Amino acid sequence: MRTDPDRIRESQRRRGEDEKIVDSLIAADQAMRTARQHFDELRNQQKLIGKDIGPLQGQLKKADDAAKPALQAQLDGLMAKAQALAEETKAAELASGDAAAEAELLWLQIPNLVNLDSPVGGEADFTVIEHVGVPRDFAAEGFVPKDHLEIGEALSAIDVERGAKVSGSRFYYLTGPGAELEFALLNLAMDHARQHGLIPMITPALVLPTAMEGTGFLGQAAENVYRVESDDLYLVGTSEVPLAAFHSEEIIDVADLPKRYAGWSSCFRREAGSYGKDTRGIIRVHQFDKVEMFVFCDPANAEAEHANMLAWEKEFLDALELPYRVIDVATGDLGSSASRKFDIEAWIPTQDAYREVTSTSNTNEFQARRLRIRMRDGETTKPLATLNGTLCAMPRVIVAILENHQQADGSVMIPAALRPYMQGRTQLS
RNA sequence: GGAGGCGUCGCCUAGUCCGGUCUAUGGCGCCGCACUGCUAAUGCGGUUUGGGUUCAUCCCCAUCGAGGGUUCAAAUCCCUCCGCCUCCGCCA
Repeated sequence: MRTDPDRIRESQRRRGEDEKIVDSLIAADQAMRTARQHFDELRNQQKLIGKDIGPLQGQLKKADDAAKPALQAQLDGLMAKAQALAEETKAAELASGDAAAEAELLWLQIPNLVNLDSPVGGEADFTVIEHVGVPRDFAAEGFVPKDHLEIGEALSAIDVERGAKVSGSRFYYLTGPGAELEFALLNLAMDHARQHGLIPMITPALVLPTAMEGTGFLGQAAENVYRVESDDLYLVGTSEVPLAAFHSEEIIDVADLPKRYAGWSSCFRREAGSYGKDTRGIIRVHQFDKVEMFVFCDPANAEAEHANMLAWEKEFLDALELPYRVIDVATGDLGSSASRKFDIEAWIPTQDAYREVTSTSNTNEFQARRLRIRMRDGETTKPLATLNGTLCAMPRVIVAILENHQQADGSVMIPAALRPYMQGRTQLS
């Protein structure tokens, strides 16, 4: 901000967001520094006077009667000066605090700087990086594919009606084979994570406001966050939040980086503003479970770590034998914390479309600054970089498996990689 | 939920009763230097974090769990909150 404000303006422009806020921020920062200096100066004076008062009182106590009036007068003078200064200092302290709060408020409103390689534009302006696998030709196989809900209900794997009865729309039960599928996916995902050196974690699903704010979810995404008002806690929409906040307020030696985790938690999303979208089945739901990868690293290595996570996501989907494409998400669709984001979209036959199943973001120092996570590099400390990536979001992966691996007789082939986690079974029927 | 104890700059710790010489004591660890065949030991110096200022050094401000208050002045007094420990109760 101080050395290269145009870089922020450029980022705002690419995101399609307000540029003028940068000028407001610079002004607020300058005002904060001026107020701070004023306060510092007054406080210094105050301390210098205070330092004389103590000893003088001591002298006064020990002095003989002849000397007392002079000392008393001197003391009164100092006290009067100190009293006047105290008032001025208190006012300056308040002004300094207000100015800092104002600058902070603006600072929190500015999303992360976009990576200049991200395609510019809105939700539809992503670029496709690659296609992997080939969607099945059901016509050639001689049958019309059923959608995941029809298959899931026939297999007694998914129950959305009772989900709605008990909890409302966008809730569901995974029953029998559906639940087994989730447990198998969880174990497969965690084995993958462990093989790549990620530390398995089970995280809290309720977090304090600081964790939510620090990860950038109370900005434009705030309407999708559940809040437990009576305790001032938030339900996380992803374990990215508790994983990021895990090291908040900490200073990590650069030699101990990178730190890589795989967190398992339930995720809660209000899905406000998506009424009428994906209302059938379990593509878009209020509660689901997810294995999320999270990395803390030196900013110099952030892009390499990002590539790692994308590779691990692909590897997982490859193991599930799902066709997918990888996209480079456009600037307008990054969310406030990401500077670059790659989504993987799996082929969903009955929608004749690719749908998001994973998302990996490089958030650089954005979350680390807000959560005060630093690294010690020799003499200096500075913010580190954080990155996150989905390893396995249960409902959507289950949808992809049911639809892509369905057979004409209504059964579903279990991908070979998953069989060891399902007692060796080869199909659900 | 009840009662009691506690929270000090990496770790341990002094200071809190009774406000000012606290510029927060000492030990351990760590870093640098000196001495030294090497290591060890010893000696000397340094070692919280954030901010302001500066080419840089210096210097200044804040920071003793957090936030308020009293005061010329708060680690120290008052209030609220948070966390940890012990015991009791309840509980998957």
